[in-house]
Amino acid sequence: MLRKRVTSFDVAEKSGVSRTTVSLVLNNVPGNGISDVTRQRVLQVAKELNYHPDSSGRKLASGRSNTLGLVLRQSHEQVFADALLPQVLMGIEQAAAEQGFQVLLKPLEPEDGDGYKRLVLENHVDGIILSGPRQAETEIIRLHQSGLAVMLMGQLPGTGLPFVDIDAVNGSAHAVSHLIEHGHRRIAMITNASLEYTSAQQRRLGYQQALNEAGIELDDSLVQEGTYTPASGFTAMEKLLGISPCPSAVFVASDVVALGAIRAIKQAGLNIPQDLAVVGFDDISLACYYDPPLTTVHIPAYRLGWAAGERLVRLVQGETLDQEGVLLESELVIRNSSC
Amino acid sequence: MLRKRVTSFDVAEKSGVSRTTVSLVLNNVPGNGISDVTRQRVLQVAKELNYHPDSSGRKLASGRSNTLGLVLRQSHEQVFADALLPQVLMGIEQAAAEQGFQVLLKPLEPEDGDGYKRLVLENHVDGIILSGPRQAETEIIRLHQSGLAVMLMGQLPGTGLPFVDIDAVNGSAHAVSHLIEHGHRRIAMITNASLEYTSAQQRRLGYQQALNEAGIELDDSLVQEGTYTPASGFTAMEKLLGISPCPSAVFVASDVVALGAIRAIKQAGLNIPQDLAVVGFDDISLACYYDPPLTTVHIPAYRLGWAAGERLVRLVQGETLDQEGVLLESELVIRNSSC
DNA sequence: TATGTTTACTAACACGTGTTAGTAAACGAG
DNA sequence: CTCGTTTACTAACACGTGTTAGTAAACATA
Repeated sequence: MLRKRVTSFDVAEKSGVSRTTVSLVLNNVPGNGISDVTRQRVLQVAKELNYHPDSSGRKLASGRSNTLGLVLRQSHEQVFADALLPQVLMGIEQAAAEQGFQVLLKPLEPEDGDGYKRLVLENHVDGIILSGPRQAETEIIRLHQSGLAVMLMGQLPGTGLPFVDIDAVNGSAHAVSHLIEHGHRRIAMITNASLEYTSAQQRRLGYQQALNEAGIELDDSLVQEGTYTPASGFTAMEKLLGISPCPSAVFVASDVVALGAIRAIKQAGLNIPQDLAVVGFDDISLACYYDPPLTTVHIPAYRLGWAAGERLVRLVQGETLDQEGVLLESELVIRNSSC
Repeated sequence: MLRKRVTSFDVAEKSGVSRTTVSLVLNNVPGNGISDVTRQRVLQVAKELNYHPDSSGRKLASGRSNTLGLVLRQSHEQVFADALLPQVLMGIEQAAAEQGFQVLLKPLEPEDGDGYKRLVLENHVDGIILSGPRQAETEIIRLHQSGLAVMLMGQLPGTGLPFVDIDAVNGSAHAVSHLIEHGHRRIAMITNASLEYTSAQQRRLGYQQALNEAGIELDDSLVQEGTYTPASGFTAMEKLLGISPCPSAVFVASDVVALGAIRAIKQAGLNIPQDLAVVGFDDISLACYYDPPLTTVHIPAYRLGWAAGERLVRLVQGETLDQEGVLLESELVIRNSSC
């Protein structure tokens, strides 16, 4: 049997003060003149009794749950394939924990439109991190407008929602520029996901920008859609290899997808990077152990999660953020697959 | 501004009944004779007002938070490298959600001994899933004895704690037997983690059993310790390659670690599997895209998480489980790296 | 000494729910 | 008509906290 709960009343009684005083002391409320003697006594007794305030009582009284909801908007398939999710998770949790916040996990199938409304309506969380927003995310906008603290991981341009993201446009542009610098002109691309996801759009946009800048015309047939998985990379690459003239390089907007593409390239009897250069995106921890080691765009996944958590906590605490969104820089890591 | 909360009082007023009745109707409490007319009216009004009971009020009154705590006991490094974590997470969450439970995430650095006590003391969770228990896990035993619902992912033999795990011993044994069947006698092993973790011990035990069964003497110098990362697999394999006579096969108890080992083997100019056969463990989604595709032991990560969640929920609800623990079967997937 | 002011507290309410014990009305049996 | 029983509800308490308004004593000021 669990021992009876120790309440603030117990602490008050044993300290010989009122429950109010106990609350004031333990929450360090300034302005109320509590004498040092009493303060120390209360703290002492609280420690002795191993008192821990009950979260529900606290939440009920204060209206704050000190909990963030992490809503994963990606399909389950995509979550399974997300090699960086652990880093992101840890980042969020650490940032939250630093301010005494908990993290509640809520994965949602895409079709489950407003499945996270319950989190808010039943008051489980003070704020929501929405990871992987898609184009038509109307509910979150409404929640934001009605005053809920919201933080996007990813972007929803034009909505004015606070966000944290990586600078995927520039990251992709660098990757493609790198290929151009090495003499490639016919550069294919495989997306990381359906273009319904903003992250896929951005990476494509960077690809386009780099080509533009170099005066290379965009050839739509060279852009194939991947869907998170190596398998999708494999089939996408097969299609690209069927095109003639064959591209001399391919930018795959996801390392995981790239692994499938590499398989297809090898299977066609081509050498990387001599016959076909490959650049990935994400820099998952396995990327430098690929064969050949993969040139890719490193993204600071832990810091991304951390920033999302930290900024959301500040919103919940009533601060206003200096800037609407934060873009973390990505960095091209050159290994052997591209030169 | 957020609209004022809709409370059960509002529903009661508008329905022309008492708050008690509202509660009885919405919670489907049997035995209290609520007329069908009233029942329908209350349900109707509740829907109209978009009433959602406040979780803290509910928790305070009922003593139940309907929340499970997921405590990750692994080091952050290890979590980062855990390619199956997403599957496990999703499994837990789905099982929990089916019974209306939430999942709270709590990663802990190993040195942070009782960091999860707060979850319990402050009553955030009704039960705890402890992932990656290590040998000296005294606090969780005390919590279990004091009546808290606890579920291990992994095992702590001899403690009597409920658990869910994969049958790693048999899985490893199969993997090694497979190598023996293909004529290998000198088989090395690289562990997935420090032997402080029970999961590492089990995999090693399976290796040992398979050798025993085949009458092959265990050579301790052929067992090297890996630590979750490809890098550790690389150095471990380098050591093994320095031994003469060189082993003809290696069982790496983690696919991620195996990727590093493969790198070392290739770098030494050896061919897989002709010169050296490799079998991994985990069957991460990338394994079949390794070069060569990796023979490995598949573990049902999603189902593992699901089982943990489902069984813990049942414990929380006061059921007693038919068996202390559940071992999910793993399955050898034969690809090209071993034959 | 009368009058503010500061110090050190506390009584009482509010938060939103679940649940036990009890009641008034309707009903049926004798 | 009286008495027990069922029906359909409700009043009131409990859960554990944060916080506002208020008080009594000590102290300083004129």
